[in-house]
Amino acid sequence: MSAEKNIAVCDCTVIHEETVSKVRESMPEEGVLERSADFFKIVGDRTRIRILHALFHSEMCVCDIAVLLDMNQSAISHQLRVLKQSGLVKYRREGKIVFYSLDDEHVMNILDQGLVHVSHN
Amino acid sequence: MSAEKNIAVCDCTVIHEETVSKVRESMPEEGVLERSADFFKIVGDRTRIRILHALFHSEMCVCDIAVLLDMNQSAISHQLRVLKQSGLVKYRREGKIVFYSLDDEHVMNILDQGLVHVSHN
DNA sequence: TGAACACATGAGCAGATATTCATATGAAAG
DNA sequence: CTTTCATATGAATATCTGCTCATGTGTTCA
Repeated sequence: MSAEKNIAVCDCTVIHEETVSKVRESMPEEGVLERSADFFKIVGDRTRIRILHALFHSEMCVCDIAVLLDMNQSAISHQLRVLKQSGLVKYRREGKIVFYSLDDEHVMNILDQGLVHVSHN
Repeated sequence: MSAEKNIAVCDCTVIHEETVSKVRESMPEEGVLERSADFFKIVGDRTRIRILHALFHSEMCVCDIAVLLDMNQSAISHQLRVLKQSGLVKYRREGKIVFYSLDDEHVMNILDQGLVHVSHN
């Protein structure tokens, strides 16, 4: 019975089984939700969000970003790696210098909505 | 001099000082960026994003959410506390039962854009 | 070919965080 | 008043994560 299952999960009885099953059907796929959370997790870091906002205005080399954010080159490089693996930034090589730029313009819309959200309150 | 400062920050010379200063002026305020990152960090968790999507469809009590997400009551309660402190959910009491619901409809727009982002690749 | 420079990367560490367990709070019912 | 039930909360733990340090890679230039 579902009652047993509920007890196994939490100490209390389910009050609204209909609500639970209705909401369960309306929920997005688990895989999509997980990737969505992963995406927001990438953006939910002070260093990475600053890098993205910087690259929105101009492509930059690693050293430039390090100076801009007042952090050392290694830290920036590590975070650029994360952003690159998430498909948010790309790079082009020019001699010794590597220029990074945004790889997904749409992401800035989401970031902007984040700014709006924290601004009007 | 700025050259000294740059050496203190990273081992390399700044290649594009103009780019750096131009981007610096275009960057959003530090406080706003930090709160924005904090907001995305809240949303960037599998459990919390599932709770928010669930509450989008219906208000629910803690026990219902625990059953829906197959997690124990304590874990859900802890996360609801985080969401409440961030102003994303509110609650109303009805006897022993506490019903949680969304406190910021606009947030769902951002969450939906996250779903879109991870869906079309 | 070897020095210099921009960047990448692995290991290690310190701080943050999500969950669990045990227990407290607070309301309703008997 | 005591018990029961839904929820909250503190402590402890295990995992994750971002930074630093040292070093490796790849390119340019002398």
